[in-house]
Amino acid sequence: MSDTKTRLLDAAEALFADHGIAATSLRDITTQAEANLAAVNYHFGGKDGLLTAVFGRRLRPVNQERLELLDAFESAAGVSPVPLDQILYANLAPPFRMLDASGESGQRFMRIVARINADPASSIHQAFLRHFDEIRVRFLEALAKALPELDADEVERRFHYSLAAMFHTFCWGPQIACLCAQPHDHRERVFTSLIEYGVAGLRAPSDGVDLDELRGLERAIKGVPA
Amino acid sequence: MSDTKTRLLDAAEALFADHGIAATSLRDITTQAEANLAAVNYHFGGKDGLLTAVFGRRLRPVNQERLELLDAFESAAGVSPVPLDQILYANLAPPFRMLDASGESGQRFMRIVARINADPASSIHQAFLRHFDEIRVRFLEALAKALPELDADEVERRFHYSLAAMFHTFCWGPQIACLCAQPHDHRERVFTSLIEYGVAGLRAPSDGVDLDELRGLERAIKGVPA
DNA sequence: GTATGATTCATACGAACGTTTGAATCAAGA
DNA sequence: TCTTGATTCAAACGTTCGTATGAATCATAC
Repeated sequence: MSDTKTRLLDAAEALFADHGIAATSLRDITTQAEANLAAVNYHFGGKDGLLTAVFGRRLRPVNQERLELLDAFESAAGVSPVPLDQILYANLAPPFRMLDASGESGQRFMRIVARINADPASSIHQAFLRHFDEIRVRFLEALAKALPELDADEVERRFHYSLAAMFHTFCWGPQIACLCAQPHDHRERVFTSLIEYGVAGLRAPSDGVDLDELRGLERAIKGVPA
Repeated sequence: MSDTKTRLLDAAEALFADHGIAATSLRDITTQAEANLAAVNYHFGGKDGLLTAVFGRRLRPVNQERLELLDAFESAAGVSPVPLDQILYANLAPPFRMLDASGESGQRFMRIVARINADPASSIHQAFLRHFDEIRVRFLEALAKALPELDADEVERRFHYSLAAMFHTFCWGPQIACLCAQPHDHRERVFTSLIEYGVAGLRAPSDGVDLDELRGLERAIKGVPA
């Protein structure tokens, strides 16, 4: 049997992912971990401390690997910009690798991350965001260099879109067949799909859509109903 | 002063959006609405009923408008597929129009939707999803017709990616400058950006990325560190 | 063996929650 | 004016929550 601390982290990870954070009580966690109720306060100082530890445990190595990958691609590219598919790969490969390594628990973890990401009012949201400070800066720099024709705001928007697709996939994957990361070859398909979609979206022509034209079309169609 | 029922809906909408659903108590809501605590149970049967009413009130007209727009574009296109930008426009214009019409409260509402969407364990998640049953089917059909070279799974994946970008934008918009829907001309930019990114992503070549090549590159770089 | 610091335990506390109740109040038709 | 049904109200209920406490237990070094 493993450490009490580890058992608590594992139980919390599973329950937070399956039932949500607010809906999971310390009693649920300690029961599943076969630990005493007070153990959470003893080891982590409280529920927030436990949650912080839950995502810190996995997020730290994943994000470090992201930065190392980006470093490697950048030094390989020299003065030229890193290709978009490599940038996205550096962002996506580490979490996917964690899915391979950690099995179901890794999958659960990604659902927690997606959950916290979508809930900016959560008490530990600030601590969560701090894990991504360096990531955001570094990846935005790389993207801006690879997409010199876009202004900074548009780069950031499109970066957020690609993050959104990733979070959405990890959050919904277990419930939506086409996004599911099981079995393994299907996971490869999803991984590839995310990069393909992201690369194409990132380098979309920035004058490709005329909103007024679409609105005019809408008015024309609706004005003359069949 | 408006109806008690309406005041409760407005207060709940604001508080759910700002502080999260689980973190908002009925006492918070009834205090802000200047109503009695028991009024929630009297009018809505409970907290879940109130939440259901909150998103039903706005989601119904928005989703109906989506379907009407798609209907219009489809009958205008005749037998040919509806262009991708029109499909995305039909999906995005109604919520953006609601932002224009309802001001800040509309913005808040979209944050609730994004919140519920990211929390599949929520008690009212089933009722929430039912609002999108018809939407999902109809838009998937239209997309599959416009993207005949893609298999059904890939179409659905990419549809989800475009939804993810939308939800992410509505959820984070108020906090991230580049995604913010204020002021109005900036909102137009975000709207356009979502369509541009989505169109490009949807029609990405499905063999544009070679995962093994990227992995090989990673190994090569890492194997020979500078 | 015993002293010591770390950990686990049963138990309790106070607060906040959603819900319920039954009386009070209001609005409107007979 | 009286009646009736809808609505509002203050108050309370039982539950569950996160946290705190102090004794019991364990591991380990002397």
